[in-house]
Amino acid sequence: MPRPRSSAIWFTDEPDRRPRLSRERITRAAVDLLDVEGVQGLSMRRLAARLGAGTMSLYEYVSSREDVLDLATDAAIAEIEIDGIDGLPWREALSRQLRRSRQVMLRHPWLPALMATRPLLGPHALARSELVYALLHRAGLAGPRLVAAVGALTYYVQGFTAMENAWRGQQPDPAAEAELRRQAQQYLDRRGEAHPTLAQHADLGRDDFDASFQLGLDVVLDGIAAQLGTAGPPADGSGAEGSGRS
Amino acid sequence: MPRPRSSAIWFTDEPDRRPRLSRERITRAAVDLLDVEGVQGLSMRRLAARLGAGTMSLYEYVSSREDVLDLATDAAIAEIEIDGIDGLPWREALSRQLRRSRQVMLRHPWLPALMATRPLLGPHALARSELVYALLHRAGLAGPRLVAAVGALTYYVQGFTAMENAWRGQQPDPAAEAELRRQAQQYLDRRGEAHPTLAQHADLGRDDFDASFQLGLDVVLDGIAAQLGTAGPPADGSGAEGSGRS
DNA sequence: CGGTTATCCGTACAGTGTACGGAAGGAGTC
DNA sequence: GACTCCTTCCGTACACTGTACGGATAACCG
Repeated sequence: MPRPRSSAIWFTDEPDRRPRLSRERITRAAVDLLDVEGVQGLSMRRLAARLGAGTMSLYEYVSSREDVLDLATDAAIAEIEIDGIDGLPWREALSRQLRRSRQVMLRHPWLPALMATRPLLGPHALARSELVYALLHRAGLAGPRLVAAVGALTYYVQGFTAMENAWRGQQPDPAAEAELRRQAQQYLDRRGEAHPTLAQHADLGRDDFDASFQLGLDVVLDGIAAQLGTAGPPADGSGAEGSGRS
Repeated sequence: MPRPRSSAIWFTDEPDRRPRLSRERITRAAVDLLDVEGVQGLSMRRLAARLGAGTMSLYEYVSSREDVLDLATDAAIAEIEIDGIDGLPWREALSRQLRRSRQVMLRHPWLPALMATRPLLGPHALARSELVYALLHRAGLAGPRLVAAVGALTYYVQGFTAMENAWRGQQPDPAAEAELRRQAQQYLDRRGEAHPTLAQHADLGRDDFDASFQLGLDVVLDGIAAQLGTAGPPADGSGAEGSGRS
């Protein structure tokens, strides 16, 4: 049933300007929808409904669902603040910056998984990369060693936060979430003979994610500091066992 | 059309024993299917077809598609060898072990993304965790610092390999893959003014993933070595800015 | 006025996960 | 042998998915 398009326009004041949709509007709606429903819950139909548009209208601005996910990813990354760390020594600056990254990834729990599974070439992602690259370059790293250090930091933040979100899971209730972790801990203890070290030191009940995050981050930062102290690569000692394809 | 169930059994020799399906058979088929079609390509219908069974028969052994993915994840993890690193010093042992992990994650490109997005509590995953925990515990770490070190290593391996697989992408052809990277590099250079450090040091054309992986791994291992040298935590210097929920 | 182009979107198709309920046959009990 | 119960198998159905195709409308340009 096509609605009557041009009836009684004199009743409405300036009802619809020409382009109702846009890449930006779609992106914003996608981020909102992802926050509420998760990656599985973002469908083109729901997204269009949220914008008051027909489903296929989206495809005027967006080439596929994957495209929407790319846009939403870069838009969420844009929320990571990048100012206010100018005067700090490199270690403090990185610590601050990566804590900011984690905060945004907690606000958008779908983000780390998407970041880990696609090349990040959006403008905001590149700007955040540039910041970390520049900080470490000024600290004294360059070339492949610089790239390696950035990778170690980036993957740590993404991995930690992805796992944090996985544990928080679909449970928005912190009590239910704690209960789930308690059960997992019990399961771990029950099978404790098979993995004693794990059972003894891993503490799933602990929910001080902030401190845990910082502890692991300090490991990587210590590694970078060590690299800054040495000129050449550390004594390697063994070649790659069964190297990659080709 | 229900097939005639008991006609002419005397023609067939022992045609079908009772339980044709099993959790193990489903798991093996799922891994095979994931290798060929990826996570998107694994559907319950295709999986059942590959096993010569009806779709709904799977649900006798498996509670959902998510369950299948959990099973496949642990089964793939089981392919990571864990022997033969007994006598080695901790650093060599970890290097070897994590290179093995990467090799398996390259053989099963879907694996790192699944590992990053779910708690890994399967028996084989726990056994691999125990190995890393035990190595670092013997090296001198314990408690939260041990957990943090394991996290830094694990997330690095997962993140690096996920990104490596993302770049390799759907392109099985290494030439097409190199071409894609070359285009991305050009794009990066074109926008080079916005991120000079990135443009100058990141080298997408480089495809020596083995060496790059090792370089980043050495950063994290250096960090662990540094932690082993100190008793207390390194001077922190700044509290968490805007701590997590609750 | 006619033609082009941009925007919107209804319909259709092939495919998805899984709830439900039924059928077949083995096992146990009288 | 007859009865019941339980395990295994799975056909059907439903609500939902991404998106190809082509038609409708209207703004803009000559």
